[in-house]
Amino acid sequence: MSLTLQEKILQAASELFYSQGIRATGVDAIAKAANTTKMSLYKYFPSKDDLVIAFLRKRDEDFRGWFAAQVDAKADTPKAKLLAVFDVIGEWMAVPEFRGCAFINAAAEFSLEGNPVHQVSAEFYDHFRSYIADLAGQYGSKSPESLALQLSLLVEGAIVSEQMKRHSGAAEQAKQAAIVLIEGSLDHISDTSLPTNNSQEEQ
Amino acid sequence: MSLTLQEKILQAASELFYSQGIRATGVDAIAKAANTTKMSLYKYFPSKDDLVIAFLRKRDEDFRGWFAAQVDAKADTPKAKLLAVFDVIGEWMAVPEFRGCAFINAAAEFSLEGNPVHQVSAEFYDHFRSYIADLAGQYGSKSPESLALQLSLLVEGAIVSEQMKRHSGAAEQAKQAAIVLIEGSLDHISDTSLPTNNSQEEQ
DNA sequence: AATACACTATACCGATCGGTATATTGACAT
DNA sequence: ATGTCAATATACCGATCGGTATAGTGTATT
Repeated sequence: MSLTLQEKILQAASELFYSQGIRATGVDAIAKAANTTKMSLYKYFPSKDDLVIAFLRKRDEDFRGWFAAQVDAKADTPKAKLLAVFDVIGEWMAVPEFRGCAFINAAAEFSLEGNPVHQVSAEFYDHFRSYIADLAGQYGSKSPESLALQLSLLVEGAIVSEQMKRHSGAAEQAKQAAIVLIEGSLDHISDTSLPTNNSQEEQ
Repeated sequence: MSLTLQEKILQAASELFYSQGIRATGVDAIAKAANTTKMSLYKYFPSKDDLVIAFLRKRDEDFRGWFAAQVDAKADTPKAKLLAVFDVIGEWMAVPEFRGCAFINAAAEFSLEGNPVHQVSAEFYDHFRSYIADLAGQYGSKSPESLALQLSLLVEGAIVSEQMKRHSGAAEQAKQAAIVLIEGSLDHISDTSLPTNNSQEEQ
């Protein structure tokens, strides 16, 4: 509580942008939801575009911090954390307010790659992929970047799938797939098409 | 050529909806792009919503037909077709007009699950998943539904990833992951965490 | 020649869009 | 008491939104 007026405006805007979409949300509605007026809104955010960018930047910060904390709370080892990623995603998807990924949605609404909204959204997944790649490297993946991209695809796919149809088990299936990919990505396995039969003793 | 006026309107609307987004496209712009007037547009499509639904339904039909034909042209066996899916996706992504998946984008713009636009979009991925599940069954997957959902997640993830950042290799990595999942999904492999060391001789 | 009909042209409707101008309120500092 | 400054209230701007009303044009059928 005790939020700055600027923070209250940003918070109201964020909830509306996420739940209804950016283009579908007017500045009048935002001012009303924040219990203020358009004049104050335009004092802190000179244009709707600025407000949208602020929304995405804050969401980027908040989400990444929250996500890493959730993963850390669930698992200790790199491998366990890679798997915990999918548990956290699964729990996030289960909340009734879930409307997919704000960045994917924003990039869909502002489809040109040069658009600032699109760019900020793309940065989020760069950060996310780096986070996964870091875990994959600690885990001992023979190709952390490849594994990270593959796991990111599963995460993004699960989010989109769950957005289109709730409770279709996307997160669980993503985790099952992730298990196979993670197991198969260990350093000492040289070729995915010719499995050498050893696994084990990483914790 | 020689399109009905109704078809010309739908085609113009489809291109604008896909390239710019649905909410971002006004009916005036559609009428102008189709070289006609709003009066004619509203004769064939009583509301913009009707036009949007018509766009999605036609795209559903066209895309699925085109996609299956592309896959069939690339591969003969079920396994090869499952892999060819990712080649076709990769080629589709490479065309400069690519702006992601029209259904994912539409579902993002109309986020409520009850919304007709959202529902039609969700149906597309039901159909797509069924198509993959059919191939997975023919291939001999021990769980065609699970494999189909997992591969669908990779496809959707690749599309979204490529939409956010072009030429990031999403389709190739999705295919690499798919190879591992498909190989690991054969009937005679009983437990993903304890690999039995046989593979091979399916073509 | 007359009727019918698909289509065009254009002006309009009320509502909402993003954004601004102006005047007022209220608390706090000097 | 006076000035400062954050915030409100409200009315307005031109543009665009989805959608409609009305009149006119061209062509084919009878």
